[in-house]
Amino acid sequence: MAVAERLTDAELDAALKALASAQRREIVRLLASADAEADETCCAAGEVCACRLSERLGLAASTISHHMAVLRDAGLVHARKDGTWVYYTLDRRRLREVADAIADPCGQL
Amino acid sequence: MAVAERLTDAELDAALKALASAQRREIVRLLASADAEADETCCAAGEVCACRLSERLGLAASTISHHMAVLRDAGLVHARKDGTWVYYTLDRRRLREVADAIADPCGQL
DNA sequence: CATATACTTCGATGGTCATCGAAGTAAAGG
DNA sequence: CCTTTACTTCGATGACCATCGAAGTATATG
Repeated sequence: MAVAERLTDAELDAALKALASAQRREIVRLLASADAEADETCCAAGEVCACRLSERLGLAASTISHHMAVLRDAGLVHARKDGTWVYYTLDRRRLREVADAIADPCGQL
Repeated sequence: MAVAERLTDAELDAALKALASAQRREIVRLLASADAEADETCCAAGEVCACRLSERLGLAASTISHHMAVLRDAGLVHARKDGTWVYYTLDRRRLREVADAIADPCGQL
């Protein structure tokens, strides 16, 4: 395994707080499954637009916007703006760094 | 890698909520480092008693008791009672299952 | 320009959480 | 038995969080 980046304690804290929510984990799951195939209607492979997340989770657009800001601030997702749309992608490397920190608490957790 | 146990969504939720706290992560870290060597004063290898945690974190005994209940309910630690003392140990397997769930969001997260 | 769409920011509300001290339980020892 | 020690449970308090609708911003388009 390659040498992984070490997360700071603040980064780890933000990531775990972000993932400690069923709604945000559902968002991460949607982004992860979008990774495999392009969305037939609007998105490139690995990308999901905010309106689709809103529709899938049954939450108000403003609520989704809040959740995406939390995930973005935690470095777990990245946003790309194109016109009026915003497309989100999962940062799998960051996700793995968080997993590594949990599996090896002495080193990092 | 051996086939890991799959966590239920509720188990994962409890574990991530438990780890989304700097105080509880500090507790996990202390348990993990106790794993290596026996505590010179009172504890067997891998075990830490509640009073020591209280002292290390500077929190009231009742607060530690609360945090340990959260970690125990999440399956991340186990308690062994001996007389008036309670000794805690880390469940590294559960910790790894949580890490695996994060690293592979499609499968589990 | 006027309007529509996609998203963000703001303010309010209700819910959950961390913490404490006080009171309760339980085990060990004089 | 009474006391001490270690821990848990309870009730209160203040802090933070999720959610909404309303208002704001920005971009595309008639």
